[in-house]
This record gives sequence, C-alpha cells and structure tokens, in this order.
Amino acid sequence: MAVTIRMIAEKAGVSRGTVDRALNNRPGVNAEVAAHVRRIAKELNYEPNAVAKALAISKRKLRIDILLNSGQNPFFEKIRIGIQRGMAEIRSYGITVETFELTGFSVEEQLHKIDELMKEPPNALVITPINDPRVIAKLNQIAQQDLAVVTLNMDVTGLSKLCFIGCNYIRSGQTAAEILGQITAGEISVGILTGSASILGHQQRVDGFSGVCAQDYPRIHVKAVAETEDDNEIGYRVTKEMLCTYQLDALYFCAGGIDGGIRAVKECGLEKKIKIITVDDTDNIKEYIQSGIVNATICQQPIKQGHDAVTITTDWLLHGKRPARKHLYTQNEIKTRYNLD
Amino acid sequence: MAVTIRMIAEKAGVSRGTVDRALNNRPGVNAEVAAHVRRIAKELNYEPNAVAKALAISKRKLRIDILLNSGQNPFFEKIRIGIQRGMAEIRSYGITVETFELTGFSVEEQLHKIDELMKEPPNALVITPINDPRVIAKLNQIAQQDLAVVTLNMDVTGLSKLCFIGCNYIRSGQTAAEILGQITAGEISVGILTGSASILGHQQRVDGFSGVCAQDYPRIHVKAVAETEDDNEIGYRVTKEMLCTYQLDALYFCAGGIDGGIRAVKECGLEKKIKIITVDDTDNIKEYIQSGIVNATICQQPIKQGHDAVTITTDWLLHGKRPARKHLYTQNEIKTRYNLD
DNA sequence: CTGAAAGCGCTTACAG
DNA sequence: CTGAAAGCGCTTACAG
Repeated sequence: MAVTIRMIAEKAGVSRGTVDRALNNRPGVNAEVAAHVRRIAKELNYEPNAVAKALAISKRKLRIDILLNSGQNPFFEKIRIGIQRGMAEIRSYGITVETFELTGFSVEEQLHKIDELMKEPPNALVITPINDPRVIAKLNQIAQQDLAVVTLNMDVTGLSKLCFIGCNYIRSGQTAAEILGQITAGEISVGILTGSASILGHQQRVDGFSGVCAQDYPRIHVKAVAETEDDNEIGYRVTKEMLCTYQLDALYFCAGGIDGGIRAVKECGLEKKIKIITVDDTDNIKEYIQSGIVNATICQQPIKQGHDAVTITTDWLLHGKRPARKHLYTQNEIKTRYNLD
Repeated sequence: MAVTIRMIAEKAGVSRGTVDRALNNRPGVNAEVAAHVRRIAKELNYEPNAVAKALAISKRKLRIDILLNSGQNPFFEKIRIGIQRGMAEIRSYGITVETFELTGFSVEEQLHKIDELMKEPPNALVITPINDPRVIAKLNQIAQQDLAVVTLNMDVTGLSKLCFIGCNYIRSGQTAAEILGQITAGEISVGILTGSASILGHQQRVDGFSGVCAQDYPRIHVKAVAETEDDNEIGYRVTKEMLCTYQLDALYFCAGGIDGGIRAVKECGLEKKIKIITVDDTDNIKEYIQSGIVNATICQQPIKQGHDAVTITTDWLLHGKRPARKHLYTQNEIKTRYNLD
C-alpha cells in the first residue's frame, strides 16, 4: 500500500494542504512544522504519486516552446516525428507544445525569434542553439527567469541548461573511422566532407574521425577536408573538386549536402569503387546503402531525440525531476543494408 | 480546451456515469442511449484523459507477472534493468509487477511454473516462451481468460498474444553477415557457433547469416555450424574442435557460450588473426571488442525490451491500447569500439 | 437501465 | 501560518 499525503498529514497532525506546502517547499509554512512533516515523509518513505500530481497540475496550463533550425533539412523530419510521439504521450497533462522552425543558421534570425517568443514566455524552451556568444548570452539570461532551457541536437558550451539531448558527435566521428578502418586494408587516402567548421557538432565529428585515424589506423590518411554548408549544390562542387584533386579511396560525409556529394561521386564513375561512410538515414541515404554506394551510415536516433525532448522537459515541469545526466547522448547506430529499418 | 466526459454528458442530457459506461462498452446501458452518447463523443472528437483514467483505475489493483528463462545468462541483466525502469515509470498506476526467473529451458519446468502462477491469475503475463507445442497450448488456453500474454525476447508461432517484443533474429543474422562481408575480402571460411537448433531465434540468426552469405557474399563459405547449448564449457569444446578441424578465417557467435568459445580461440593462438562477430554486449564482450579480439557485435536493445514489456502491457491494461504492430522489433545495433556505451 | 455521490491522490484559492 | 473545501477527469458501488 503506497504512502499518501493523507497518511503523512494524519501522522503529523496537520492538514493535507500543509503537507503539500512543506514537501514542495512552497512559501508560508512554519519552518519547524515543515521540518517535522518532511521527516515523517522520509520515515514513511513517501513517494509522490505522479499521476495524481499531473492531474492536479493540469490546471496550470504550462507551455513548452520548441525552436528548431530545421530548414529544408530532411533529417529533421524524424525529430519532428519524435516530437509528435512525445506530444501524444503527454496529451493528458494539459501542457501546450508549440514548434517553430527557422531555415539556415542566421544568428540574427534566431535571436529575433527568441525575443518574439519571450513576449509571452513559455515555461520551457527547447532549442537547437547556434554556437554564438550572443545566442548563449540571451539564453542564459532567459534561463534565469524560472524557465527551463533544453538544447536539442545541437549544443553550445557555457549555457546554463536543464540538459542537452542529442548525438555524441565525437563518438560519431570515431565510430565512422573505426568502421572505415575495419572495411579497408593497407594505406588509403580519405576525404572528409563536413558542413561547417563553425558548427560544433560537425567539427567534433571531423576531430573524432581524424583522431581515430591517427591513433588506431595510421595507414588511413586524411587528405582533405571541405565544407558543404549543408547544401547539395556546394556539396556537389567541393566533392567533385576533391575527387579531381586527390586520388581518394574513401569519403566520409559527416553533415548535410550528401546528395550533392554522391552525385559528384557518380559523375566521376567512382561509386562502389571508393568506400563511403555517411551520417543519418534519410530516404536517399537508405537508397545509397541498398544499392551499395554507401557502405555504412552512422545514425543518432533522431526520433528518440525529439521524443525525449518533450518527455524530459515535461518531467521537469511537472515533477521537478532533473534528467540523470546533463548530456543525454543517443546511441550512435551503425547501419548497413540489413539493419536499416 | 480538451473535451471531457462532463461536456459529453451535458450535450447528451445524461449523467457522466452513463457516458462512461457507453464509451467503455460496459454492460447495462440502453443501446440507443449508448449510440447517442458515442455519436456525440465522436462529433466532439473526444479523447479520454489518460491521466485521470489511470488515477481512477488505480483502485483496481492490477497485476502483471513476468516469467523469464533468464537463468545464469548475463544478457538478461539488461532486460531486468529495463523492467526496473518500466516499473519506475508506472509506479503511480497502482499496478503490481512480479518477476519470476527460471534457469534453463525445461518445458516441464515452464509449464509447471505457469500453472503455479495461474492459481492466482494476474491480469497480464509477460513470458519468454519455450518453443514447444505444450507451452503454446497452455498459453493459448490462458489467453482465452481475459488475460493478456506478451512474449518477450523469445517468440513462438501460433500463439494468440498481445504482441512480441524483441529482436528480429533473421535481420540480426543478416546484419552479422553483411558486416563480415564488408570487413573481409576474397574467399573465406567461417564457422557458426549457435546455441540450440531448437531455439527459434538462434536458428533464425543462423538462417539469416547463411542466407546473406549465399546471396550477397558467395565468397564466404559457411564450413560448420555447432551448438553450444548456451554453455561456456560446451562452447569451449565445440569451438576448439571446429578450429582444429577446419582452417577458418572467421567465426560468428550467435548465442550464449561465447566466453568459452573465445577461450578456445585464444588457446589456438588465433585471436586477432580471425575475424569474429558476436551478439549482445555483456561486459566480457565489451572487453573483447576493446582489445580487438571481437570485431563487432550485433546488439538488440535489451533494456528497451524490458522497459517496453512493462509499459506496453500497462497501456493495454489501463487504456485497452493495442501496440502498433504484433511484432515490436528492437533495433539491431552494430557495435564496435567507439559506440559501445 | 440511470443518476447522484464518493473516491483515486494531489494542488490551490479562500477564509481565518 | 494553517485548515476546510473544491477541483483536476475519470470510475464505480449504491440506490432507485
């Protein structure tokens, strides 16, 4: 039989209201009474009933805003699906979830949108933050105001947040290098196609990849690194240029613009001749894997990311429950032909 | 503003009790009244509030029994962790979860334990069923009695169940073959160490693996298949015998007894000389990967399996919600050195 | 067959 | 600072 607030009230000789105030550190309780109540709760091993709490709190009308720099990026479709699932799961909690999407990585635009949202501030903000001092400063200022900030998929340092939910990018790059190491032999040359050196996660993948090559597979030589700006046209151009300049045995695509890059590979007649490792598993990448053009892709559980962003934020708002760790990394999943779905 | 039972009652001109009875198909409602209520609920797009429902139902004292053939198998430790997490998540629902564990795969023992549990029948039974006609018959008989049966980690055919939660074993075997194909070149010989031909999942892994070798990698020749009975001593013996009999370039361990098998590999001085693919990521296997003895291991999200077994069964008991599919397959995760955790 | 009322375990204006 | 009471949205004996 679970312990309830009523039992504590009886044992402490106070009303249930007072127990509630004491246990939730609400103001206006005599300090001694509060201590007494808390001691009894501890003695009885009291665990609040989350369901009852949620039902009672549903009157509060809490709101979560989600701000994504998702643009045209097909990868974000899965994050959206995860968010939808999370929303379905918390439907009965009376929490409103609103999603806003920006295209590109303009600092100005993100700052402006944040300001706009803050005109009627939500209770929590989930965001894919751009790694810029002004953004960080603004978010820190917001985080002061009794408003939880959660970073999703992209992280920044120096931000006082509830948590980050997303990929361990260093590990992602390391895993890509390990796979490339295992599927090759002898001295080989590899080129890296990243998105932008100014995006933390992209750079971490490059670093992780290069690090493992240097340390575990010195026979793998990173000959070139180019930026696609997450764009297929640019991806096409820089990949083509790279393939024309160097004699490469492998490519590592660690950001967007992959479709453009693959087009370049095909034009050079190199498909299935060079090894290719990518990230994520959008529909196009699945096809490249099925047709043997891409050897493996390192995925990051985007659905889980979207889902957890909603449920973990909800747990904080409803129960004041902090996530187990500050950085909630999703699994880096290596996918090949038969474990794609 | 979400639609509530009260609004429906007002609009239909009946009491909330009657609405509840009508919407939940409880007996003792005039058919016409019920139809009327249901039509209004549909019009208003009514979605029951799961939290309120859970709180009200917590009086019912539901029980879930979990029967595992986990024995000494270290793999099941993670399933247990998942079950614990699921239990923590549903703590407030007033549902009792009791776990029972058997060692080995004795049909008699499993039948006997089921009978014992049925003396005081739970509302749902989660089980790792042995693939035997008598077990299936008994479970089917139970499933008649308004009691949900969920198969966990092991599945059987011809059973009327709520769902199966676990690995897609065919895909697991296929994935192992694909990886082996990618990390090797030229004609190679491989030996398979399975658990038991009579355990469906083990056989499916062997079939999936052999199928991909035959179809996609005809240069990979499966020279031998031996059974470890999930036992390290037997695993050691049959692996040693296999290595002495054939000149092998690779081994695929697709069930228990791996530690014994690896011991044999070491004794033959073949570690790091032959490629090795395993399943799951118990602590020992993690070490083999770190030290480069095992190239990759195909995992099956055991924590998720345990967790989902609890939460999905709960969703059924509380809300009558059926899982999206009859077979809820977890992801086959390829793990190597840098994506182990 | 139907309704009024109590209850699930919390939270929170309101009165004192 | 504290308590009594109403409320969150369902479910369910009980009376009729």
